[in-house]
Formats: sequence, C-alpha cells, structure tokens
Amino acid sequence: MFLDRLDKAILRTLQADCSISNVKLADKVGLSPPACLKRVQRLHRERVIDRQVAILNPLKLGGVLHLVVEVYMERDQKHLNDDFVRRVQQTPQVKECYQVTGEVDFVLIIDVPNMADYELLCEELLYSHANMKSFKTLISMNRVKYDTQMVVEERD
Amino acid sequence: MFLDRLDKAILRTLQADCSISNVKLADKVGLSPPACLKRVQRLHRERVIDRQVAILNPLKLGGVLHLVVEVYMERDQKHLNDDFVRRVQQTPQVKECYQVTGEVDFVLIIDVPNMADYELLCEELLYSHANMKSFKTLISMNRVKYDTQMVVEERD
DNA sequence: CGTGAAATATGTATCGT
DNA sequence: ACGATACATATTTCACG
Repeated sequence: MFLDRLDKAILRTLQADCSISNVKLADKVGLSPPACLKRVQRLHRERVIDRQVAILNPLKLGGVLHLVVEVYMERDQKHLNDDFVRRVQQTPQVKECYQVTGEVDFVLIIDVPNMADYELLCEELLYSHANMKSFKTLISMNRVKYDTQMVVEERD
Repeated sequence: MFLDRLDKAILRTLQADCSISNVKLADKVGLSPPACLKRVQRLHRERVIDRQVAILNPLKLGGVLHLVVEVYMERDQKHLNDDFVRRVQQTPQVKECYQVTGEVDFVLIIDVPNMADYELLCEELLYSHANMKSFKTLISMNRVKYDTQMVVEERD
C-alpha cells in the first residue's frame, strides 16, 4: 500500500492528536473535508491506523510501579514459547512484550499498583510456566518518557 | 480529584477506543450526551486523560526494529542525569524511558528502521554523554504485545 | 442530570479535472 | 483515480428547567 505526502501528513497529525475534527484535519493538510475523510477511512480499513485511544496520566490514578522484566527460557521450542506469549497477551498488567535475540528471550513491561501485586503476578505468569528458566526484574517508580508515535518520514 | 463509577467507565471505554462518538459513549455508560460530554471535558481539563492518539501499525510502515537499552551511569549526580533525561525526551526515536533502581540507571525503548540508524543514535545520545558509563542493548524484531491501557479498577 | 434547539461536523452523491 | 461542491444526516454543545 502506497502512502503519499498527504497520507503521511494525516498520520503524523493523528498520531499527535486524534481528537481533532475532520474539518480541522482537512484544513491542516490542505484538502476538502470529504477528500480527507476518505483517506482517513482508507487508512483505518487498511490497518495503517491500528486504533485510536485515550492515554491516561498514571499520576492522576493513584500512581503505578513500572517493571522491566528480562525473561530467560529453558529451551527455544516454538510451541512452549507460543504458549508463554499467549499468556502474556491475556495478562492485562503486561503492557508490552518484546521477543529479543541473545541471552534474554523476552522483555516485558509491566504496570502494577504495588510490589505485592507484582509478586502475585510472577507466581501466576512466570514461576508457573514450565519453560521459564529465570528472570530479572528492574523496578521503576519514574517513567520519564512515554511516546506512542512512530516516525513517518517526510519523503514518499 | 475524585472519580466515580461513571468516570471510570468512561475512562475504560476511551482507553480502548476513543473514536467512538459522544452519543454512543453516553449510551454505553448510561448518561445523556451532554452529561457525558461534560465529564469527558473535565477529565481532559484535569489531565486524567493526557491525550488522544492514533496508534499506527509498524508493519504497514516498512517495519521497525525495537531496542531495549539498559544504561549505566558513572555517578548518581542529579544535574548530570537530568541533562541525560532532557536529551532522551528530545530524541524522537526514544519512545520510552524508565529511571530504575539497582545496578542499571535507565531503561530505554528505542524504535529505528535498521541497525545502522541505531549505531548513529548511540553516538549522538549515549557515547557522547559525559556521565554515561556503559550500556547493554537487547534487539527485538518482534513486538508481541503493545497495550497502552491502564487498569482502572471497578470499585470507587 | 435531562430536554430541546442551534451550531458543527460527518458522510453521500454528483460533477469536474 | 481523486478532489471539490452541495446537500442530507448526525453529532456536539449551549441554554434552561
């Protein structure tokens, strides 16, 4: 699927703020509202725009603890790791999961209200998994940056 | 700021999908559209809702490499680390930054199109920083989960 | 918080380039 | 194939009870 200069301008704008009306967006990128709307609908249909979401401020909701967890697996067997991935995807406290190359197999980003909840989660998700060898937890009480935007380059 | 059952229902809904119209949102949480709108506006004003954004699909934009980087600092001097944080915040490829306790000082989540770009970024951001001792890079070509939602508990 | 009405925005149809 | 204009429908938003 080809994205021209206008599609990219739309994507950059909506990544920064999707609460903008189609009329304002159209004006910003230099199109009529219907022409702009057709492009936005196509970007949704083609799943270039995956979803539109509200980002909440953790500090206004009682605050959270962020955990960065490096997970080491016993054996690199696909079906065992696929099972782990499925469990990760079903666990709402796990916000992100990266399958990585090298010594470590997975990196998880986990949000919980406190350490007691994290310890419970470790039991359910990690210790109970047959193929999990070990894991290392890094604790953060301060998320200094959280940016959901991708770089959409200027040129076609 | 107090959030009641209705505010929380609104937050849960908008976190999952903020492209929904205010009319549908109002219907879903059981309010009239104006009453619902006033709450949403207040949640924005009070910065409980930080922003509304479009999440793009990296696979539809040429694909990206995700890097998890553990950064070790030389000395724990506030002004030196604050300077590092400022540079991190100004670098668009750095998507997330966690200040962590223990051996490691910061964990970065970085998105780049390829390793050559990552190496350039390391020069600019890491090697060139006076207080940076060392760093360890974990490479991921597969982000298995990416969830921006926070858990907003049911009870008041 | 709800109702009703005015102001905006979205979405469709059609035409022109 | 794509954008603009005009028009119909829907939504947002304000005033009032």
